[in-house]
Amino acid sequence: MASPTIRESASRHHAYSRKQKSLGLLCSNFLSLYNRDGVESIGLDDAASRLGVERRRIYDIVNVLESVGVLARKAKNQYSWKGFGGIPKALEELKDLHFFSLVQGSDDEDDERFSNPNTGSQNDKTNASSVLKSSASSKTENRREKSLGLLTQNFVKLFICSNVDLISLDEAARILLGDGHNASIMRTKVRRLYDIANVLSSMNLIEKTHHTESRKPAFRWLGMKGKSEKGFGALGLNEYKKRVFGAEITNTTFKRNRVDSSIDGNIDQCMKMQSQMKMKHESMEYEVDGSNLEQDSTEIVRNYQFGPFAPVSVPKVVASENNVKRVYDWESLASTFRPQYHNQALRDLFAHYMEAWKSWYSEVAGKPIQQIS
DNA sequence: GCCTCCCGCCATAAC
DNA sequence: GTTATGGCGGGAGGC
Repeated sequence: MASPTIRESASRHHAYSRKQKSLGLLCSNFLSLYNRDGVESIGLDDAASRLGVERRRIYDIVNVLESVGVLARKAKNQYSWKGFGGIPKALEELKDLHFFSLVQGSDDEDDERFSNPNTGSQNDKTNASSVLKSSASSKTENRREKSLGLLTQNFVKLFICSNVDLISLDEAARILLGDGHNASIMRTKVRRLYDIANVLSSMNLIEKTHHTESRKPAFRWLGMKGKSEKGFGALGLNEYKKRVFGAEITNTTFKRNRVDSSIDGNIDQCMKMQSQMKMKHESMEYEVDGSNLEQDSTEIVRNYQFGPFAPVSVPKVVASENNVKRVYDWESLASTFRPQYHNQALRDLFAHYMEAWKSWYSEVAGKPIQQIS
């Protein structure tokens, strides 16, 4: 498919440097160009010509940036610049919408809304209202479900909605796709994750590292740690050298014919469990100490921190010695909400969830779960 | 030899 | 019809 002629000729005549053409570097340059005061609108043609690349590459970058709230699509060819300050809101909305959808109802609609948080909408063609009309064709749906933006959001959710510290791209692909996909599908998904990881790395939202034991390449979520609104991204070459690319990958898709709806399904299952546990938790609090309810989930969401598995939706209730009736039956809670995962990756993720919940709750309660119960 | 990921074809959506 | 968008996977750079 790729035209060997161009590449061959380039490498034959001059030093063709792959690194100089990388998506991550391009993203850094893009951010250097636009991450400054006074920038409000970005034209794709303008960006492409100023960066000296074809439009196709700009689409890759803006799709990722849009999905994390840095850009918002205004019109054909036009994006508005939100900046890094848009990221927290975008991530909050990811979680917020998910919680909303859990309360409101149908999974299918949930996923639609969830897939299109108001981060500027994936595209005008797939904004929330149009999606909710459920009039989109299955082809449109199919295409959207495979979009780079949606995949970016799901990849980010792996970090912010669980306590996984490191994840390799093949692990991510496996979780997002579920088991039972052939090597080709996995490979394609991994390719896309490489693209996404490169962009997110150049923004310093994630960093490449290695699993301590296996030494396999993996990514760690950095989020907003120590970053000011303009304090990251546009890293420059030195910093850029440190960027990392993902680990193994194994993900692919059938050729334009299959709906891999399992992506959202798997992640959402985890998130729903979190939300359900939150509600269960709240109801327990209600039973015991109604005063704690003053802190509603909206406020909690506002207090969101970008660390792994920050239980954003859970009231910051500190255990009181007087709350003797409080039930800390985590095992039964877990069994109540334990999803029926069919692959090991999801089971592992679930286990991570449970441990993180226990650990977090012990922390706020001031004593280990075992002692409390 | 395998991991990484650039590149551009071409299907689809938007106009 | 034309143009904009972006999924996709071949295959080459890089280690």
